[in-house]
Amino acid sequence: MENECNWEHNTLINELIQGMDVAKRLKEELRTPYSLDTRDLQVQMILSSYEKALRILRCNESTSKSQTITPLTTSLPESPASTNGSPLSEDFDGAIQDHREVKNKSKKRKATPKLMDQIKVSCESGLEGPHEDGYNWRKYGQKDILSAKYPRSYYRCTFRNTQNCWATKQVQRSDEDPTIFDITYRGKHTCSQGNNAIEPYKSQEKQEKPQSHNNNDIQHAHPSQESFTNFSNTLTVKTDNLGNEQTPFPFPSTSFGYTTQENQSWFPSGLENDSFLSSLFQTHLLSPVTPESNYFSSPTFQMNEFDGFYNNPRSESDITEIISTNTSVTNSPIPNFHFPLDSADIDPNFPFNTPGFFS
DNA sequence: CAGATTTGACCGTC
DNA sequence: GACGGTCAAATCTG
Repeated sequence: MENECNWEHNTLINELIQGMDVAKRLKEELRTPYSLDTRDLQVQMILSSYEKALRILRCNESTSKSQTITPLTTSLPESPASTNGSPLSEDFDGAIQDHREVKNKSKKRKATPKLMDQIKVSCESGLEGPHEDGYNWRKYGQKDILSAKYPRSYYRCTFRNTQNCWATKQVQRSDEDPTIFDITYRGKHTCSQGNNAIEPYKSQEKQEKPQSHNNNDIQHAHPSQESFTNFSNTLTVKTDNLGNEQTPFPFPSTSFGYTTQENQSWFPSGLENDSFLSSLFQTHLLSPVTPESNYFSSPTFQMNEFDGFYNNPRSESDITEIISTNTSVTNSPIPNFHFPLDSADIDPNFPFNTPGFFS
């Protein structure tokens, strides 16, 4: 433990020193007609160093936090299902049953849903709708909620009928901050998307208010690598007090490069300490800016404090995920380095610094 | 024309 | 009876 702290301390210092060194070099080179690529590379190295340093600090911070904050889930009794390793599947079966009853018995309201994930998605512009989450959703209702200023929208999986997928979500614009959308996910995807099947990317733009022709869009897409990239380029995810490797959390795990295995944070170990590679790979190799990625054109995926997200057992009705999507950084030239890429995709020895690699 | 969205009505829960 | 979730006909969109 102590060695670990020392290692982190040294790494922190090294990163700061490295960042400063590169900044100095860049300063010198700004006087010479260096190529823009070289300068970009150096800028990214600087940012990478600071990013690593900050991550270390954040890691320490979250570690201390986790010792003082009681996860919400611990306050609720743990259901027997949650102890057998598949709490959601069982609940979801119940949800399916409910829905099937609805199908047979018209408009019968299902029982209080058990499978829930709640996230917050913010769009700073205030015009853009909730973010692409990798699944195809079809809106089936909208309701004015008494206690809310804005109506709540109801979505269900597009493949509900074709693949018997009963995942649903509710989107509620926050009263306090209209740029924030509270999204509640219910049920687990049993469609091919939920099984992480890679399908040809097919962009579908849907609008909450189709007539408005503004950016109040909700984008839905198959969780392909491309959509993952676009999505990953824009999200800032902040999550506290979350756990359990089984979750209806909507992002298709494999295509996002993180897994929901136990004791695994958002940062795969392979790249945990090599955000620079991640950022470079993301920025230079994985940036197929597609037409539908207008909102997603910036390599700025950031996930903070996700440690423990999947590590704490959750009760079915007490899952709170806080995700903030900051679209204001769409044009930011500064890539964030948090986003994990599957370490298996990148050879650590890959010669990124090969002259002309980025040209 | 197929599929998605809108919206009023229906229904269960509290 | 109020509220919220869902249905389904009408409408819209590509």
